[in-house]
Amino acid sequence: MLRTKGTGSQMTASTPRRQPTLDEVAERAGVSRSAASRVINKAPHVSRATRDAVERAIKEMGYLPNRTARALATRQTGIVALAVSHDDPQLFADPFFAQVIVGVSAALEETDLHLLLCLASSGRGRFRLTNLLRTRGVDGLMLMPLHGDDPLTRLVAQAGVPVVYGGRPWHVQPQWYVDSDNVGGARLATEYLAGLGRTRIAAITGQMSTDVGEARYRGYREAMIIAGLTPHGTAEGDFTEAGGAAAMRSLLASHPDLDAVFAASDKMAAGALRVLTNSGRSVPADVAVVGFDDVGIAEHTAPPLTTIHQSIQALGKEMARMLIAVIGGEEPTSLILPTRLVRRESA
Amino acid sequence: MLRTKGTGSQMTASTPRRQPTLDEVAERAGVSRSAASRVINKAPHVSRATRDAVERAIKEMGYLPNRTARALATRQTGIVALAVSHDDPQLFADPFFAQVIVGVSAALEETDLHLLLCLASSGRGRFRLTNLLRTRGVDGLMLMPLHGDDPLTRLVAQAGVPVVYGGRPWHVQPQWYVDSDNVGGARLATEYLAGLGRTRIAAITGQMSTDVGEARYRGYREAMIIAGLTPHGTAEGDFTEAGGAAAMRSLLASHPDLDAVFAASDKMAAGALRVLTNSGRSVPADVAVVGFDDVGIAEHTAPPLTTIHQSIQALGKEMARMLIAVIGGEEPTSLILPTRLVRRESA
DNA sequence: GCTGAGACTGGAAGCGCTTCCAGAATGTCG
DNA sequence: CGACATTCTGGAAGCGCTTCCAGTCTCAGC
Repeated sequence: MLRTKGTGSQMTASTPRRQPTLDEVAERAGVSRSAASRVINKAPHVSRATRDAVERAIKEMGYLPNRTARALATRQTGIVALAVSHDDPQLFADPFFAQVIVGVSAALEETDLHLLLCLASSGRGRFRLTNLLRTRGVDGLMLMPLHGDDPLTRLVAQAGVPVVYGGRPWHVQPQWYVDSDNVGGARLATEYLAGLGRTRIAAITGQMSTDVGEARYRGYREAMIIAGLTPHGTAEGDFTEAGGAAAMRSLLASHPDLDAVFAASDKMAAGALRVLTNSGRSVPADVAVVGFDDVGIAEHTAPPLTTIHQSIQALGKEMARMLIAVIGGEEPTSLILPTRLVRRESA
Repeated sequence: MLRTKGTGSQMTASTPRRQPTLDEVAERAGVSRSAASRVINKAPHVSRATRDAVERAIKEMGYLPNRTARALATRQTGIVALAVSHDDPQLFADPFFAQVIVGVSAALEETDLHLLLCLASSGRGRFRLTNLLRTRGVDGLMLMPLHGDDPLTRLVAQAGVPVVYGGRPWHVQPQWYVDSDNVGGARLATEYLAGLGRTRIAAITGQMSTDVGEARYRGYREAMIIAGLTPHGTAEGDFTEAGGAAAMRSLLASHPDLDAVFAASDKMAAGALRVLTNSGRSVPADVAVVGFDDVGIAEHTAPPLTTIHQSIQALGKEMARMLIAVIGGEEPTSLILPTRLVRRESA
């Protein structure tokens, strides 16, 4: 590892002039500290003269209120956390999270809340998070539970700060959440396959011990029933490409005559696509495939994947908005965001 | 948009019992607040008896020190910020950032610092960031300057908190930075192409108004000179796939006989690959291509891309470590992280 | 001119913690 | 056993802000 000596030429921090305090501002303006505080907080009962004097002093001194002191007095930190929980920190690299963050940031940008990011993968990470909550380090939490029964959901329940869920933990109905319409999306996908005239439609599900795995499978079943079809093979994957491939292989073994596959995620669909192609089947001629998510790879598979689109960015944005509302003392209702079918070439 | 009423059944926050304060702990332990504080901070001059009493009280009451109060007293927030600056917030979705974040998080996990994420794209975002710094909202900043002359570098210089750069801003040598060895990597790539016996090696550069664009081009030139070759066409791209394609087209027009291309990013290489294939040339038989970055797409191009690997995660980790050191009063030296060639099929 | 309702103001008491300091307690040694 | 160095201790003064409250001031209305 090369080491180069920083020169600090032009970029050394300039004189670390202590920031002026409210007292100093008040003194300069010739008023009391309380008066100055009122001006800053745009509180009522401030005379024109006082306001002007304080505002001039503020401008002249370049005053900015100290965040921490304000936080202590108001018991509001002005910070909300987004926690992502998964055993494999590497999984955070999924573009999914970037989208969530972009959405959350967009919503926060309009407020003066800042975003703290917690990758609570390890036990240590979870510990840090719960500590953060109990020590009143943040005003609220957005949580993305990825496991079926994430231990975090329990830890967080008694944290004393509002928690908004992105997606739902398994078999639990949080007070506040925003989720994609997984059931509806899966139904859409299946209906579409049925509408294409396919009758032997198999499903590759996600883990059935997660809410999204279960919900997407439910949507598939419901649509099959409505279409008057019977499920033609089901294999459980794990939302990964490898898992999708394995599921597809077992499906081909048990139902070699299938003519369509609904995969509960694009990654699994991508794996399935590979296996189908390798087995000599052509997609979509022999077998039509529809995925779910439309984030990242769907456009880049061969052939490009017809899939169910969900706006992850919108999900992030709504989570943040909901949290802001809760913090503000409102009682927002939870949200289910719509999904839509995106036609490409695999079906 | 469907709306469902949250039931809050099992997940309502339990009694929001006020957290005990240090005073209460001290009282319960029968000692003064100062004594209790000393125990908590593992300060010297605490008798065994006092320590035991306080620790028991802490355990019994489930005491955890209030972060904000502590921050006010110590003037340390325990929070560091990672700021990403780019006009297009969408660009944050690049897996690059996820890697940085994973690296940073890994380093922070061992401390009790938390990570604040700032997407300072808009003017508003920049304003929020500078405000955060001046209001003493964070103890330090990690900055990824993406433009050539990002306005942020200036704003941040007088912020009064330590700043560590990831990559270097253009034509400025920050006091603390960690960067990939862009020159060395580009040299590696070019040497490799020359070693393959290619002699008519063109370059697709990034914006020459960025440090990385310039550095990678410099590496290419240096290697060419050392190999006794003369640059065989240079076109400036913008690090995007489309830009790479355009550059490749202009290169083919001016130097139709080129037999190798060094592209200063994988995305540009991907674009170039497409153009080359469409022009009827085969890669690597007719034209060998080497990219740079090895994050995201390099494995998925056709053919898979030989490229220069840089560990973005390591970069994030080192940035965080460096910032921690600076905050701790040390004077770390800046770092340049090594790169290495990854052979795939395009060269 | 007097009254009472507002509008305004500054003093003071927090928010919950750290840290300095003077003094009390303990121990050591000749 | 006294002198002195150590170790401990609690009181008090912050950190920089908000907010309650009891006053002061202004002014319409009678």
